[in-house]
Amino acid sequence: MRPTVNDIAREAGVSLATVDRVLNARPGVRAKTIHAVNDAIDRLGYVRNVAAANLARQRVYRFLFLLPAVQSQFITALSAAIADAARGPLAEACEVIIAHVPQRDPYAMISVLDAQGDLQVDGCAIMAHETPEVRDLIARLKSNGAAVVSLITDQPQAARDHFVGIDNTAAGRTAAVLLGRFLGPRAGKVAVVVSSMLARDMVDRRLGFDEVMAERFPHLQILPSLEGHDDRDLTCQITLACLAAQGDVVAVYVAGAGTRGVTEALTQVGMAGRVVVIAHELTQHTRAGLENHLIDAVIAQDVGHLARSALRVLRAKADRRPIDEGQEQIRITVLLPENLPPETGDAATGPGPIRSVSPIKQMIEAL
Amino acid sequence: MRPTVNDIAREAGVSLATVDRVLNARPGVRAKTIHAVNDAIDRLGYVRNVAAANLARQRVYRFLFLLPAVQSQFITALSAAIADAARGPLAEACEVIIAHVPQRDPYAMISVLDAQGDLQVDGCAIMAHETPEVRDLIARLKSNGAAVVSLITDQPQAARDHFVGIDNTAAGRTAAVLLGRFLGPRAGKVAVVVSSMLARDMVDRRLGFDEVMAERFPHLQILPSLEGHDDRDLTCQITLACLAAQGDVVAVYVAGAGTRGVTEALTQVGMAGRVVVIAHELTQHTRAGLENHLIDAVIAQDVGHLARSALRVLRAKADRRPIDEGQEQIRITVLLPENLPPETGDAATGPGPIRSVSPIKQMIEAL
DNA sequence: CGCTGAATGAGGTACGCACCTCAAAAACAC
DNA sequence: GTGTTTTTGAGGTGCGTACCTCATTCAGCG
Repeated sequence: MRPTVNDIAREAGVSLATVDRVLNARPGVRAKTIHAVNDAIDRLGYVRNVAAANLARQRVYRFLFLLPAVQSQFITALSAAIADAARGPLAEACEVIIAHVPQRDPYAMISVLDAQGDLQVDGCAIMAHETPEVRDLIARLKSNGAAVVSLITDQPQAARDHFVGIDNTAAGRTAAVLLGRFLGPRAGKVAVVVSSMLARDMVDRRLGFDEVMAERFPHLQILPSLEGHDDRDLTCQITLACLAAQGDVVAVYVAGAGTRGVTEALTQVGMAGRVVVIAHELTQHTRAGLENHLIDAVIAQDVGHLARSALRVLRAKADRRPIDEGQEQIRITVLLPENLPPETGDAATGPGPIRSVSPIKQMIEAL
Repeated sequence: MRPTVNDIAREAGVSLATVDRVLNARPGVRAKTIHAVNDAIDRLGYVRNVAAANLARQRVYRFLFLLPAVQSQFITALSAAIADAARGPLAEACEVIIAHVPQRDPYAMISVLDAQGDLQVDGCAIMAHETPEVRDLIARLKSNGAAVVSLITDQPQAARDHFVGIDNTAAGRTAAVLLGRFLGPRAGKVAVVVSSMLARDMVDRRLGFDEVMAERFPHLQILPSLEGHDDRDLTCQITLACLAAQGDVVAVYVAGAGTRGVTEALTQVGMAGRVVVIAHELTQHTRAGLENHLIDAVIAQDVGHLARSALRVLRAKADRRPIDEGQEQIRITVLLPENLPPETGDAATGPGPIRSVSPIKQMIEAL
């Protein structure tokens, strides 16, 4: 049987109240006594029964998810995955709020937080560009005692507690190998399309991509990044412009959203299927692209994993518990036409209209 | 706030004791009353607080993991991952027993189960070849009320509740695409090395592999499977024999354990690095193989995910709760020299000596 | 030495549920 | 109707922890 607080009290020769004070870091205990209690804890190998603790504590954690208000199947799927996870056992005693905030407006995010009033949040997951405003926001959250994780795209300069997302450098490297090896001996130019170079994940993917291309495929010339800003039409236009300006594009790496814009452009100039295309994220569109051989490979991250990981990490940080690094390592999946999982129907279906005006809040009651 | 048993009692117009009888399927309640209580449950959307229930019940789940007693880094890593998960929060109130049983001895497994005496297990995860003995064992476990999941390699003919593992057909297909595309236009023969065709995962991988090879790479001739039986020397020998007999082997797909035997054979005949090699599972050896470019790609499954998934599923089945299909979908990772994760040091290190004599039992006390 | 504030002990209540007992009520059989 | 069985109610206890109050003890101080 696992030792209980009572065992600790007996072992340490103190009362239950003192053990409780030590365990919950309450004041009014001499350093010497704290030490004695901790010794007893170590000796008996006591671990707090989290279930009983939460039962007694009746605590509800308030977690806020800040996502960009972007018209994208991926964000829609992510949003759904978070809502899903918020209904699962991981969100026991958690209230999860999902807010979509406009990307360009640096103050939208702040107003969302203000709208939460003094109902402090216990944790916040932020997916946003790396800007000074976001950095300040994170600092403010931290100083209010909230746990903060960056989601999908990191905020390495900010004081976030953790990054929930894939290793984007590795993803870029993977894209490079696949692209290079799929091309074989064929030489030419490679276009790279990103969302925005303000996004850390884009920067990292590009870095990883360039590294491997330089090392292993020097016969390919990598063009400067095209920034599509998550806009389909804009992405299509700049891709067309690039294809027109550059003579000999043999491959495209779509590191960010806007795959539709790219395939549209390729189709328009009759190059679809004739150049190697590597894209990111499994959506209705990339799935179709793989099936029609417009896209050669997709590097995907599982939104379900991301959502659950964010929740687990926020929860652990809020409890000041360590996290299981192994479990929180989000893996990437290489999808090819030949290994596409069957369509599940629930995730990323529909064109993904975001039901938000400006900052809206969706309350998802934890069941 | 979530409704409690008291709310149900009030809503249904019965006493707490009656609600309790209904909830825990105790006898002595009229069908009509049961119906009334269930109605109230539905109306209020009551869900049992499992944590509180287990706390009150003082229940400990006994889960048994049956793994093959095979000298393999993968099995060692898997074993460690299970032990690890058994120490984590997922194994709250769980006692996990890991037993390594000899693969060829059909009765070893039964004797392990008998050794558990009448200390019934609540669930069992089995990794074993698909034999009549295993099928019978699963049936026996099921009839004793235990939840049963097949691990890594499925038992589709048996009455297992769930399969915890990757989609091996998709894995085989992925291997085929990578192998085919990495070879480019080069024609020749492709050797396939498996552990044993008694293992369902091997059969599935082979099927998926053959499908894609036939569809997309008809210029490559696929040789019959070589069965290495998880033995390094044997695998080396049969690979050498195959290379000698066949003139023009341009690639090898190592679908099962024994990658070391294969690379040894290739090195001996001076073909290492000159043929495309696709292998499975990230171990010390395959990692080195990737780094030295003896292996072109590794298709890996995360043992941590497998262990946690098995635990979650066993737990859910024991509680007769539904499982989150999305979460239990084990993904495969495509590893290339360029995207190898940094060595963690804890998993799959050392040559992996199994400390078991014949069926041994490792008790891992759930903390 | 006594005083004071800090440290500690004793004990209680609550969380949501399982499981128990005993008595009361209802349903049923004859 | 009586007797018998079945169903139900009321109430309690405990699981391991959090958090509260109030009394008591202790250490440090002048």
